[in-house]
Formats: sequence, structure tokens, C-alpha cells
Amino acid sequence: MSPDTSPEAAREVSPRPVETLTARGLRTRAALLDAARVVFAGSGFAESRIADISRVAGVAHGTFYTYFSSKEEVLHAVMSELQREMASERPAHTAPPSPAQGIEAAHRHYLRMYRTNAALLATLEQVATLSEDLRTMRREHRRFFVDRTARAIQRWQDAGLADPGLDPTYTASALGNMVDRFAYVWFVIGEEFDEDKAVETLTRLWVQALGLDHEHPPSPHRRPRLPGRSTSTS
Amino acid sequence: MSPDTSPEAAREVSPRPVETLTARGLRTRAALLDAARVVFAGSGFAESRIADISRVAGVAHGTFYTYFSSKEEVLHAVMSELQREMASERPAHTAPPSPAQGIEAAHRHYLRMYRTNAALLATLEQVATLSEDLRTMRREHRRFFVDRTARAIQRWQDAGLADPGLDPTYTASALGNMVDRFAYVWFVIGEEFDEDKAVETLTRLWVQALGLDHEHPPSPHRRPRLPGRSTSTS
Amino acid sequence: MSPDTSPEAAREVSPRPVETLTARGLRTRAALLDAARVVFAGSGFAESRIADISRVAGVAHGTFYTYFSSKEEVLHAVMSELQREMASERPAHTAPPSPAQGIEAAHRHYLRMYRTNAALLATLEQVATLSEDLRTMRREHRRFFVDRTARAIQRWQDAGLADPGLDPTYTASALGNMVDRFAYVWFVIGEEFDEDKAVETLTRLWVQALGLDHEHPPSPHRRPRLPGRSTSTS
Amino acid sequence: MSPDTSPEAAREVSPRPVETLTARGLRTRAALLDAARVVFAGSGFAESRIADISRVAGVAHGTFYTYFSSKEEVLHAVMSELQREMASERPAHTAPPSPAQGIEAAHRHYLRMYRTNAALLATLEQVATLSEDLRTMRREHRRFFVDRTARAIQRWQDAGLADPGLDPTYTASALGNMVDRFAYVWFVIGEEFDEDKAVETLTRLWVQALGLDHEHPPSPHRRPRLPGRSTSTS
DNA sequence: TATGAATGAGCTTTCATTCAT
DNA sequence: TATGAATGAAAGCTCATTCAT
Repeated sequence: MSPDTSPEAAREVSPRPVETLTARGLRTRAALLDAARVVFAGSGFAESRIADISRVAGVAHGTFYTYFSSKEEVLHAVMSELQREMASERPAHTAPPSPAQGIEAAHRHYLRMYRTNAALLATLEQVATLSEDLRTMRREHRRFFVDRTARAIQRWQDAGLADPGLDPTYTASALGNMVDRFAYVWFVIGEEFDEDKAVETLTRLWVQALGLDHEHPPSPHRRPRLPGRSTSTS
Repeated sequence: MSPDTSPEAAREVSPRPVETLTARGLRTRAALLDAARVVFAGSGFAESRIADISRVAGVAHGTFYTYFSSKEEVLHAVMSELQREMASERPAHTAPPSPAQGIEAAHRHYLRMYRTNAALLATLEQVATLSEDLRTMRREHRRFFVDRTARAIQRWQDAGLADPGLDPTYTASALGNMVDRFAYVWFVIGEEFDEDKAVETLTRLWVQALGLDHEHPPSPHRRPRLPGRSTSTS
Repeated sequence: MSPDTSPEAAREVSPRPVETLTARGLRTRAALLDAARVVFAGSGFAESRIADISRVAGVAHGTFYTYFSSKEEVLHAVMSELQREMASERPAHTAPPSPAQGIEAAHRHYLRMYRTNAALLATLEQVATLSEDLRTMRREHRRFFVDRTARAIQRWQDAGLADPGLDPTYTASALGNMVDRFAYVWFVIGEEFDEDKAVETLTRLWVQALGLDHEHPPSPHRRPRLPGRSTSTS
Repeated sequence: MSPDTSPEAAREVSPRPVETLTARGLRTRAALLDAARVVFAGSGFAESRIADISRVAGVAHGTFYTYFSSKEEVLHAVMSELQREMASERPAHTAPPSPAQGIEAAHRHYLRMYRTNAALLATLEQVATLSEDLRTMRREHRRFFVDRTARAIQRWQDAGLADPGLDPTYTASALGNMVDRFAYVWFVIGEEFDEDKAVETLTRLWVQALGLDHEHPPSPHRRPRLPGRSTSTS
């Protein structure tokens, strides 16, 4: 094993790295992580107590510190896990018949996923600005989704299906925000909406905003990227 | 649950109603309110201390309680004030030549306003779910903007300028979120954008999503698809 | 009053500066300082609890932090006070008839003073190396006594009373240590001694070591500073 | 009072007597003892953690308790070892030509030895008063050195080399302290000295204090003043 | 009204020690 | 013997709120 026996190493970070944990340790850590998720979702970050997390996990108060060195650290771990889950869930495995139908399916899936995790996502919203660390995590998570959408928009533009005058990244960011925020207002702030109507409206807005509802023949003289309105108004 | 997170607590009347204050009292109260705004913007809600607010206001610690009965109460007062300011600011003084230009001006104005108040708006985001009281305040504030936009959409639809198949309220909510969230991601989360390009993209997305870029002859057989207002009002 | 109302100043050190305290505050601070002295003397530093100090002072636990920000800080204050007392106590106001008699009086006084404060001085010993801060305080306090003794030695040398071959500073340091340490071994470690005999021995050792028991005529050819033994051995 | 500061606790037998250990066990115990020495020297007693000692020794945290029943117990073991080493080191192999030269050699050796072990000796100073047990150990260790010096003084007195008016024990204690404390102030408190000058000054002070620099004819009428040994033994 | 000292519940964190494997 | 996870008593410290002046 040959650990670091130098006196300088005497002061080390308390929580043992995850890779060095025994099976029992991994089980306890998982229990704490699950408990933290439940507690954060139920009380928000500020009102959550380490004592609550330990109690829900069924371990002694001190055991918490065997695995995490602070409330911030579990929070980080919980949120990483949540975002990993959100990123890995894939709504459809078969290619949708049309962009519009794919968008509709994605919207429905996103809204349902949001509703399921609403309490925890509300907490994520609360803490997004608490530390630079979390802000960075948030930015990177967003970028994952934005990039995915931006690539789709690019593909549609290349295929002559979407308005080529839109910047894919700005557009993906804006339209993504629209759906994400709609879900937040609905499930967290408590505005009331009807699912079918919400999906329908959001989809129609995307389709029309992207110009997916009519063709965009690749005209040889490149049209100005922005803000070129339709020719009829000029 | 801690004693003062219940919605009733925040609704409690101030130690002394504002109307009964002397001129000196009003001045002190205003100083505290300003100080709270600065401190909340600088530290967020959880990290702000009554002691900080008092010190910044230049009054003794105990004086705070002459005007507010709790931290929640100042928060409420600060946020009310902010939302009142945001609602009263009017961007354009002359009627815009076209909906698209009006939208563009509104977007630019909103983004600039957001940038100015970013820190406080970030705090508002943090606390939105802290109490039912704040959640309600948030809902009502949103409704003010959404209704204003919904009325505009309705007008454009009635004038044959906008897609009549869109529900004005759902649409106003979704498009409003898009801009609000874009500003948040930019000024709070720290994504980087260019103002002109942002305004252009957001405007183009609104215009195309609403179908403001082509005509919508009032064909009676298409109107009923979505629960828009009854045709008799136009 | 015009305090610092800038937001940057919001985060300030907790304990209000002593000069700004009211009479009541000064009283409480003094009570805490006295209590700390008692508790440190009784339990040593490591075993003393803030709770003990507060209880002995008759104030609430939190009140401690109104005046000191940590156990280290009171310790520092207590030790400063002790050293100030030790430095200001003057044994004799009349010039002693001879150096030897002055030394004897000083020794007796030092031993009695040590016995009185033995418990607290034992604590001082314990903590001397706890922080650079305390180590510095210790060094400076020592220097005060060493310098005083060194000046006396210098005077005696100039008057032809003491061995001119001794470096006043090294000598003062060494002889001072001898007495200080004798007291420590006696009153703290628990070795048993008789006061008269102790004073007599220490004084005789000083007198002979310094050569105060015979004359040192200022020979025109400066004798080698060190280690020149008596001429009889060469 | 806390459970383990009583003298009995430190006297408790180790979980398993050293004699019954296997070769492997002896090796582990030695590793822990060495580690404790390093950690105590580096962090002092209060700031040293069993976890640190175990880590530096390269064994699991729990293994510590196979060999020692508490932190106090290792401390005791470490300090015993240190004092055994200090007592067994013999500076000179050949008889010194004169008392003065012997004293000088002893002083130089002592100062160097102190410098080498300064950190651990500083810790010893810190803990000297922590328990009656340690205070006793300290007293006995001191007595060993004091007795050795006292015997030398006695011999010099009997040979007519040293002032017969000095009590050998008091004198040995006082002069021993002088050197020991000088080293402490130098290597622990951080006062700055030059080795040659220090050795010279300390030696000169001893020599003159003891009167080794001139003869002391055994005049029978002066001898009885202090309780030196009875003249019949010489 | 204003002041600033006092309060103490509440939470976090540490770490010596135990114990199942 | 060795391991490393679990325990929980003990402190430390914070800060919203109260209160005497």
C-alpha cells in the first residue's frame, strides 16, 4: 500500500477519495447522497441541516464528515448527479418523422422530467449563484444542452429547413431558455398551465421562429446573416 | 421548520406603520431600505446580516427593528420596490413605426435594465421559492408583464399581423421567459454575448414565432383552432 | 458619528474596538478578562472552555464573542495584562546599599511574585510556542527584563565593580533565565526548596559570576573580552 | 475534568504488554512511536491527531489502539524515550584537563543536542504540566542531571577547587537551569545568539559562580555554613 | 427614536475511541 | 493483527432578536 508517510502529508483532506472506499463505505456514501437529495428538495439549501441529511440516511451525525467536508460539497455532488441524469436521459431512440415532431416530443419529455425533479431543480436555481464553483457547473451543464440544440439547428439550416439567418448558438440558447423557464414558472413558481396546450404552443413557437414551416432554398448570393426580414416588407 | 419562514410572518405589519413615521423616521427607514438593497445585491439573502444592513445604513443594530420586524420583511420591501420600479419604467415615448421595431426597442431596454440590476435580480431568483409570500409576489409581478405582452399579441392578431393560432397568454409567457432568461444567463450565470447580436436574434425569433413577418388574413375557418378570444370583440 | 457606510466595509471584525465601548461594555469586558485569567490559571489553555470563562464572568455564552473573537484572543489579552503587571511592579524605591543587596532583594521579590502567579505563568509556558504571535510577545517581554539587567551590568562594569570581560546582554539573558527557571521548577514542576536558601544561593551565584565580590580596576591595556581566565592560571 | 487527564489514565497498561508482541507487532509499535515523535515535534501535543500519527506510521487509524490506549500514553512513551536518549548520551570520552574545559565541552554538547531536538523539547515544555504523571517524569529526569552536576560540584569543593559555601544541590539546579533555559530561549523562543559566544559566556559564568577560578583552601571554620556533606567523607 | 450590549438557540465541525470484518 | 467505517460527545461560533438606557 505504501501511503505517504512524510510529516508534511500529515494534514490531508478529510474525506477519503471515492475510489479508495470499501463496499460498505460506498453504500453509506450513496445513502447520504440520496438523503441529501431528499432533504435539499424538501427544504432548499439554506434550510437544510447536516443533521437532517444524516438522520434521513440513518447514520450518525459525524459519519457525514467521513464522506463530505461540508454542506456545499454534498450540494455539489447532488447537483452533479442530477445534471448527469438529465444529460443522459434520451427521450426517443428512433429518428422522428419531422423536425417539428422531434421538437414536440423533446418538449413534452423535458416538461415531464422537470415536473418530476421540480423541487430539486428549484434548489438548483436557488444556489446557482452561491459560489463560483456552482456557477461554473451550471454554465457547463447549460452548454451541453445548448450545443446539442445548436447542432440540430445547424443541420436544419444546412438542409434548407431552417432560417439560415439565425445564429445557431444564440438561437439555441434563447429557445432553450424559453422551454426551461416555462417549466420553472409552471412547476416552481406555481403558474397554471395545461400540458397539451403548453407543448403545442412551445412547439409552434420553435417551428415558426426557426422557419421550419417553410423552405429556405440555398440562394447562391448569401443573404445577410441578420436581421434581414422577409423580402415582402422591404 | 424555523419560526419565520411561514408566509404569515413576512406579512406581519412593521413595528410601526409607515404612515405614522416622523420625517426623521422616514429618513432612517429609507436609509435602511437602501442599505438592504446594497447588501442583498452584494451578498445574497442568506449571507446578508442585519448587522451589515444597519452598518451600511449608518444606524445602530437595534434601530433596524424600529422599522422592520425581520430580515424577511426588509427583503419583501426591497423586492416590492424593485418590481415597482421595473413596472413603471417606460422605454418608448413615441409609438414605434412597426411591431418589430417596438419589440426590438423593448428587448434592448429590458436587457440594459437587467444588466443594471443584475445582482439584485439574482437575489430575487434565489429567494423566489423561500416563502409562499414571495412566490405570490413573484407570480403577480410576472403576470403584469405577461398581461401587457398578451394584450399586444392580441392586438396584432386582431390587426391581422400575428399568427391567430397562438394563445396570447401562453405565448406571452413563453416569449417573455425567453428574454428574461436570456438576460439571466448572460448577466448572472456569466455566459458571454454581444448586445447587438442578442437583440437582433431575440427580435427575429419573436417576429418569426409570432408570424409578424407576413400577413394573416382573417379567414374565419382557421381562427377557432386555439382558444383565442372570441371573434366578436374585433 | 458618520460610520463607514460603504458596502465594502460591511464585513468588519466582530469585536468592537475597546475605545468605542460604553462603561457597561468595559465592565463586561473586564469581567471576562478576569474570568479568563482564573480559568486559564486553573485549567491551562487547552482544557479551558469558552463556556467556562463566560460562566465565571456571569454572562451568556454569546457575550464572550462581543469582546473577543476566539480563545486565542483572550489568551493574548490576559498574557499582555500579566506581563504589563510584571513589568510595572517595582520592588524597591530606595537605592540599595550595594549591588549584592539589590540583587538579593530583586530575587526575593521575583520568586514571591512568581509564586503568586505560578498557575498563570505555567499556562504562559504552555502556550509560548502555540503561535508566532505569542512567541513574539514572549520575546519582547523577555527583552524588557534582559535589557534592564544588561544596563545594570554595564553600569557595574563601568564602575569597576563587575567583570568587564562579560557581554552584558548574553550575561543578563543567562542569569535572568537562571532565576526565572528556578522559580518555574520550584512552583510549577514541584521541586521543593527553602526560600531563604534559594535567595541566598541565587544571589551568591550572581555576585560571583559577575565578579561583584572583588574589584576590577580599569587596566589601561584592555584585557581580552573573553574568555580570559584569571592571570594566576596562565 | 475530562476522563483521561488523570494520572492513572496515563499509567494504564498498553492494550498488550510490549513483551508479548511478535516481531511484526514490535515493528508496527516502533513505527507508531517514531511517527508520534515526528508529529508531536511538528504540531505540538494539542494539535497532533491520532489520525496523523497513524498516517505517518503507515498503518490504519484503528491499529494505533492495538499498541497504545490513548494519546497521553504515546506522549508518555515518546517523552520517556527522549529523556532516556538525553541521559545516555555521553559527550566526552577522555577526562577533561580541567573543570573549566569539561564544563565548556558539556555546554557545547548540550546546546547542540538541544538544537537537534528543539521541536520535541518545545513540546515537552508544553505538556510538562498537563498531568501529574508527566510532571513527575519531568522531575525525575531533572533530578538525574542535577544529581550528576551536584556530585561534580561536591567533588570540586572537596578538592578545594570550588567555593565550599555553595549548596551543591541548589547550585546544580540553578546553574543547570541557566543552560537549559538559555537553549530554550535560543532555539524555541527564537532569540538569536552566536554559539561560540554563548558557550564562552555560560562557561565563564559557571566558572566564576563556582569560584573555580581561584583556590579555596579547606579552612575548617568556614565549611559548616551551608549543609554541604559532612567533612568526614572527603 | 436611537443605541449598543446581552442573550441563547441552533448549527457546524472535530476527533478520540470503538467495533465488525 | 490490521483495517477503515461508525460513533457521538463536546466545543466552537453565529446572529436574529430583545431590552435597558
